[in-house]
Amino acid sequence: MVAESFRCVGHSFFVKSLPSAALRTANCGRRRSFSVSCSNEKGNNNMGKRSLMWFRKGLRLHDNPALLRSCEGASHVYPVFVLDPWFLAPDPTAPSPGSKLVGVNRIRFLLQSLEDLDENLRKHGSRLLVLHGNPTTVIPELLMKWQINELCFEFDTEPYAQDRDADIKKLATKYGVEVFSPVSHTLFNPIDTIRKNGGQTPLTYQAFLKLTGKPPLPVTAPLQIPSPPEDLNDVHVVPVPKLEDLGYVNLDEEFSPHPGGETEALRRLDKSLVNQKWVCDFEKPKGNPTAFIEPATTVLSPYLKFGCLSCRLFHQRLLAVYSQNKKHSSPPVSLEGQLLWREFFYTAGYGTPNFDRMLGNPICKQIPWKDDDRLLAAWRDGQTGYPWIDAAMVQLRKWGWMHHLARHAVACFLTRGDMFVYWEKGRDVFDRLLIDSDWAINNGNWLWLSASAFFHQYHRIYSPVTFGKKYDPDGLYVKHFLPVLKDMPKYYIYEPWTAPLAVQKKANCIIGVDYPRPMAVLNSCRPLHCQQGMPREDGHCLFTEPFASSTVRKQYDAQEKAWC
DNA sequence: AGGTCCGTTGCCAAG
DNA sequence: CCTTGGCAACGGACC
Repeated sequence: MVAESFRCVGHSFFVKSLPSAALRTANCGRRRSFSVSCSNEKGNNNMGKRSLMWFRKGLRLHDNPALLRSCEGASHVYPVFVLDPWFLAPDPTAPSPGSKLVGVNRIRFLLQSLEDLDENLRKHGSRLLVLHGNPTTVIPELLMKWQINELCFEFDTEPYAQDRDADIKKLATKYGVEVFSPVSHTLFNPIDTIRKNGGQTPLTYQAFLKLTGKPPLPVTAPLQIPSPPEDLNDVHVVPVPKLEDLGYVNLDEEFSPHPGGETEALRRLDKSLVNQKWVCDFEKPKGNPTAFIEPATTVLSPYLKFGCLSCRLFHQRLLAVYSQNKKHSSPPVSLEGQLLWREFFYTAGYGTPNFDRMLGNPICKQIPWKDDDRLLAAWRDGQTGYPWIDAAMVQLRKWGWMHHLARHAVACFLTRGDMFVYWEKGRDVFDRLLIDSDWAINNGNWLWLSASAFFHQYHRIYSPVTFGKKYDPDGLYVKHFLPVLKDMPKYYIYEPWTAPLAVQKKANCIIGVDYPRPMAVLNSCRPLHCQQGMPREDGHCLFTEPFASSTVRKQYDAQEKAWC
């Protein structure tokens, strides 16, 4: 029975993923003899268990209960990461470098994290075993090939992961492999939280807070990690690849300044917490979205996303800082509050059917959004003609990161604020480009910003002109990410179409030639004081010219005289 | 049950 | 420079 299933799965694995290995194995006839001797009975070699530690997220040694368990009483631990071409293969037709689903910045972040994980494993006498392929095929193959007794991986609540893991768990159980899959990506298990709430998914932050107690403490890192054996039984393992190895060549884009890895995550955590006053005063809504040399937040999100940093360690370290200070901010705005927002969206995402769609999503307002690829492309490519919006979108493409409030501004602009395009389209762009892209949090925030769920104050619109200006009146952020506007006087930087032609010429930036005119948009929900154009019968309002308030206009007129 | 409260992060103008 | 009030296509939780 075991031999049968091995043969069957083995065939597809070798033929589809590793043809050379398949040939080798077939030629020397080892597959047959191996399958006969294959057994998953413990003690088949008079030693401890053979554990496969499957890394997906949770790319760390600290606070990693799955890794810890795999090491307990093991003779060999096989630390594995499977690089799936579905996510990683270059897509030359994509609008920016990367695969169909993942931008090059996040791929790079992942590879750096794997490299760091490998280094940290090597410090413990082990190493990371990297394979290419579809994990649903590869992992069961490895279980058989290496006669694994125990499969350990971190519990993952995303729908894609739930399906994948259910399949693998089923096969593992069939093979007699014990599966250990602890919760360590989140502070709480969403299943427990929902059960605590009588089976109802909490849909407000406050309701969620009432359900949370003290999160579990981090577990210790393993003191020693039993190494995998030298002989990997013909399994083709590769070193952690570089971007070029995956087919990403001739990249001249500006790269994300945030490198991946557990080591960097812990360094950044220390750096973020060293200023206790900053930690205790932290209030997210007061942050400056245009600060980019020194961001206004911790930028720990990508490390949490990949699990380079444990949220439980972060939480514990935060509480330690709070306990040493009389006064500190509180949820929802505090740093602890940010971690709990993450938990909130994980819980809502787990408990809501079709959380990532409008249709079939019971908490999502059904809105007749526009399916306009021209608007979407202009937004995605930073070509809307609104410098604040475009600069943020360029930062997203180049760095894979932008401040939370910049995300709000551009998400509002694409959906209810200006373009009235499907939030799912914007979600896809974020999901591909953000280095901290996280299924539950990303979808939750797009539901929020499009006023589809959680939040419903339609008339609260971020102005594409004044919101950025409030934080950065000189336009340094805009000028950095949109160098075409670098010589535009600051008085026109947020509304360059209002600059007189003489000014545009002097700045080497003719609006409509060097930088686009602001897009005419269909708008259904801009507050009255911002509206221009003729309201239509369906309540939408067609914009042909952007708006500018009268006081802003007067200010420009005055500055224009002074400047020319 | 329907009224009231209130919700992580708006904008503008007036004082 | 603040803060404040008005705006009003909101809706879930709670009493």
